[in-house]
Amino acid sequence: MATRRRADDTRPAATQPAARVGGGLEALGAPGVREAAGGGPARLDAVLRPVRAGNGFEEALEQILQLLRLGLVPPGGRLPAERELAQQLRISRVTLREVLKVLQDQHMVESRRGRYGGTFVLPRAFAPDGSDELARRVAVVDVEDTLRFREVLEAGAAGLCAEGLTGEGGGRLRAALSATRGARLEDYRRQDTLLHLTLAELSGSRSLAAQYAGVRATLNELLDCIPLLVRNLEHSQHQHAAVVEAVLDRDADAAREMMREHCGGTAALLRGFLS
Amino acid sequence: MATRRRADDTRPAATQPAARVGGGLEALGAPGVREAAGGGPARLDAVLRPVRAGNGFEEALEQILQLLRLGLVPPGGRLPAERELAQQLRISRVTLREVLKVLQDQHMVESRRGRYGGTFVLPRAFAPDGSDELARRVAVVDVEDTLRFREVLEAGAAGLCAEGLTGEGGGRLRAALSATRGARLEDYRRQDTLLHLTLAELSGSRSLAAQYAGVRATLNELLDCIPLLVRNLEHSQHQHAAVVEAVLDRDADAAREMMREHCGGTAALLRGFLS
DNA sequence: GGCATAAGGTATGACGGAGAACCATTGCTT
DNA sequence: AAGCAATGGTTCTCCGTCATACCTTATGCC
Repeated sequence: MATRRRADDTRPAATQPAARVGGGLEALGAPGVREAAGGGPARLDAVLRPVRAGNGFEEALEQILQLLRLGLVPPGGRLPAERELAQQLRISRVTLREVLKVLQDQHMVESRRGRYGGTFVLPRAFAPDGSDELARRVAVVDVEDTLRFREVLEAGAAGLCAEGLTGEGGGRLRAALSATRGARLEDYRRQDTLLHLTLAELSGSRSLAAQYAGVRATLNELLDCIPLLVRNLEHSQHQHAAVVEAVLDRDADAAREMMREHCGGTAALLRGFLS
Repeated sequence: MATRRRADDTRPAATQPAARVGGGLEALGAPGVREAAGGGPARLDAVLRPVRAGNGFEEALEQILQLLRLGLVPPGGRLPAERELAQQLRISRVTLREVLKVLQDQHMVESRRGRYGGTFVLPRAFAPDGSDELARRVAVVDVEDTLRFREVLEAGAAGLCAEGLTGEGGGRLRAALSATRGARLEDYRRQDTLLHLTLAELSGSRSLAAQYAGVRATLNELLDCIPLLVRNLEHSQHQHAAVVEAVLDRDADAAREMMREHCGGTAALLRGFLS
């Protein structure tokens, strides 16, 4: 009785260790199962991803980190009030405060009480430049996935943007472009990000904009580990101008093409630092 | 004391009704806040989406519905065992069973006990054809977003696919294409979906594949409400062949272009039924 | 026929997180 | 100087969910 390992519940992973990610569902072909029509080669993995990436705390942390990494709230800027932020993220204020506590401990934000108080972003003590840090992050992030997905989203956004540009959109785009020109070196990444986010937003697809925000945050995390060369920056600026020009000209094909080239540059740079 | 409405907690929405979606964050410009650098026009909405779309139950339900809508588990097919499925979705078996209970009540799946038992997909009692149903779904789904995002993902996938195609990939693609040719009318949508999913998967970006799966599930939900015309189907088939051919030829530009055209067709069809 | 096995069905205790109410602090307005 | 309002800080309770264990049913194999 004691030695017998019962076919216990809720942990088949113990008996079939690596069956989850790579293998999946061979049992679908078990005898007695009528396989109607075709039996597709497509895997279920794409859909059967975890409903929640972690606990609510971790997901919220990740999302607020995105906010900071994208520079949507600049150093010195204020995050939304706790009550509002909690509501937007659909988490309780208690949980949110645990997240903010972590960020405070990391000296990334600072809280001030009283009216017109709030949670303020501190001038980045984060972003520790260094290639060992890059290696650490590459271990977590699927770089190829990030780069490819980014290119698809950016090119698509540029194309859509060119097709359905409004007058107001054109104005915002021009403003964002000129902001990158006037940016000091330490603020360049932020302005660059904002320009691209503007493009994504003007694509007219909320899903696209949201996905781009996510992938760009990941990208920034990687880019923060490599030096910002003035040479690259100038090249980048020319490409930005060309993309915006194509969009304003309603030339979708050119916009997509230019954007792909632009993304290819960043991708090559990053891949260079990885090899 | 009794009449005084205290500035209560956790529901600022009551005092500022519509401030969440449209407005957001004007308070960022409040006095006393030093706005470093630029003050971007970009909104925080893209990042500050809910950490969880609903409770775990709802999200899991949505995900399993995706599985069915994509036809990844065909009618008559078996879902993964409860223990396994729960683990993949990272929810408890109890919660998962609540989800399955709902699907059983809707006569979408059926559970059988005993060895080689499981949860089986019933031949669609769902997909209630009819334009009033379409109207109901359009009220929930942002159709423009879906169509645009889809086009971007599909075109991007086709391009990436053409650039980095392996021999095995080519084989899978050819197989998926020929499966659409041999499909009976009631199975066509499923084979069509599988072909596109294969392309997305072969793009080499897991994120892209996952996002496509989601958007395609939404799209299928809409398409199930409109009739499947043989005329459109034949046209579709020619385009499929052209896309696959371009991919096999490693002609990324042509693949993207053809795919955009293909998506444009579906989009026009759907928009037609909506106007 | 009997047993092992794999699947669904059921019950329970513990815990994380949501929601609500309250307190404490600050600065603007009067 | 007083009051108000908006913010962060704290505490409480309750519900959903998880983990675990066990029961029941059906099938294949010996």
